[in-house]
Amino acid sequence: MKLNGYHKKEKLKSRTQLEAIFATGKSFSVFPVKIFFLETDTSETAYIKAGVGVSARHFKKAVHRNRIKRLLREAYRLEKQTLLHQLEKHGKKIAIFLLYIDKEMPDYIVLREKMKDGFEKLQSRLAIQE
RNA sequence: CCAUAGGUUCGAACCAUCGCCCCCACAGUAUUGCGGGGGAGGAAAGUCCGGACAGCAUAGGGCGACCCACCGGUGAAUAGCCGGCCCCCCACAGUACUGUGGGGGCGAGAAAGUGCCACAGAAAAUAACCGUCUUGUCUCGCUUCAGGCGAGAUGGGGUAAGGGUGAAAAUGUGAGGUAAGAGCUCACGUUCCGUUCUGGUAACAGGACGGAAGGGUAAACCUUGGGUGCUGUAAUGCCAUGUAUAGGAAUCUUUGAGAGCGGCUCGUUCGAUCUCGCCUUAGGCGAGAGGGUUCCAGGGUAGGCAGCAAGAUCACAACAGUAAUGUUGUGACAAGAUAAAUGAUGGUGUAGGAACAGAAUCCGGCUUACGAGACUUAUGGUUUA
RNA sequence: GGCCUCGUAGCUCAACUGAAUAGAGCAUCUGACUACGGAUCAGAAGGUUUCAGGUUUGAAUCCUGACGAGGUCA
Repeated sequence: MKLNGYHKKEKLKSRTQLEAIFATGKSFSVFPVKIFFLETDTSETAYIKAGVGVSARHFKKAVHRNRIKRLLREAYRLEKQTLLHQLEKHGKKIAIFLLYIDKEMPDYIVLREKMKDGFEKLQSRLAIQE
């Protein structure tokens, strides 16, 4: 599998899993982004299953929502390496959902730094639960 | 040359790195690797119209509801498009009123009927009221032989000239006519209806003859003519998963209900055997309960495939047509996702970091949003000849 | 993806169908009452009726098109 890819199998697609992550999963926010996460079965195909989302209430134009989701995916794709290694080392599998909560269009560089911070925080949260 | 408004056209390109979706081939073999190819719009938007396609419904006819409305053409079809007619507005020339250019028009019927027309005004559609003319009676005044004249009140008749308003007042101006008046008559006009002639496929335009003068409003009800089954690709079809029970109906069964396991419409192992009535030696017959199957009702599951990308398709050329458009020929195949694919970074570069904006069954229109350049039309300004 | 409803004063609503003065309550301001404030009383201000065009003598109302807000089905 490609190192920095974001393939179809890595996407969070199932409707039941999405409902589960919002109902029973935990969350924290790194300001423009709120991260939902949940440990999943070890029978899953990928170590991380990830999804992205934007509120249609804050961004009425589909072009702006697409732009934000693309930037979120790009930042996730390029910053997920250390998180993935830690998960492989501990044999855990998770599902995460990245929700954009700001009302203004994001800047890519800031978003990527925030994503890095967010994943470090996520590693510490998961390490506490061990 | 500049500015504004409308229309047509286009909706930047290239390189490197990291990535996404689909298809094809090979290896491999059920998931990846490598290679090749393709990957948002003129509006994909609004959902305002029209269709294709699918399911359901459907003897025939009528009523109702909704929609459309100058004429001809075009097209699968429309409320679209093209051309023409008529009306309105603006500008210019010219100033009786015509011509040219541009823009707009939900543009059938108001002499089928009903309703409405505030305020003002006599009156908003019956022509009533004031007025005016004429005449009868009564009263008063003047004059006087009977009588006459004038004023007022009231009754009958004629008339619709005039009546400050208003968006709109019963055909405009002039003449005749009359007791007073009036299209009552005449001349020049206006509008409409009928017949007819000419031009035009037609709407319509022009002329002749005869008649009429009926205010507006149908984006008020309505009338006339024409049209319309309903629901929508999350439609619909197939596969997989899974049918508990507490229901209803039909039918079958009572040597096999039920339970466990597995590869779960099946196989295998274990294995219970109800109640009542009649006949009666064992036992048999009938009914009920229970159980099975099918259908209805109802609950659950949220996965896959088809629909789903070759079509009223697109590009170019020729021909027909004023044009919309059509015909023929040649060439092309041009996104197909399903938490939903086109991105990020750097550089060259430009209009100086490009506006409006992201396919979701597919087409044809309409409307709205928007960037720069080019072309073109109209108006205004400046300069030169 | 389809369908429906609604935009009126700072806020909540009338007046729309059936056309001619845009009105009510709360809030705001001024005055009175009170030692002061509240309550109460009197008065005032506040509207391009979301926008544009059309029909009409006349449009919040009727027609058309935009813009915005909300709801609903699966």
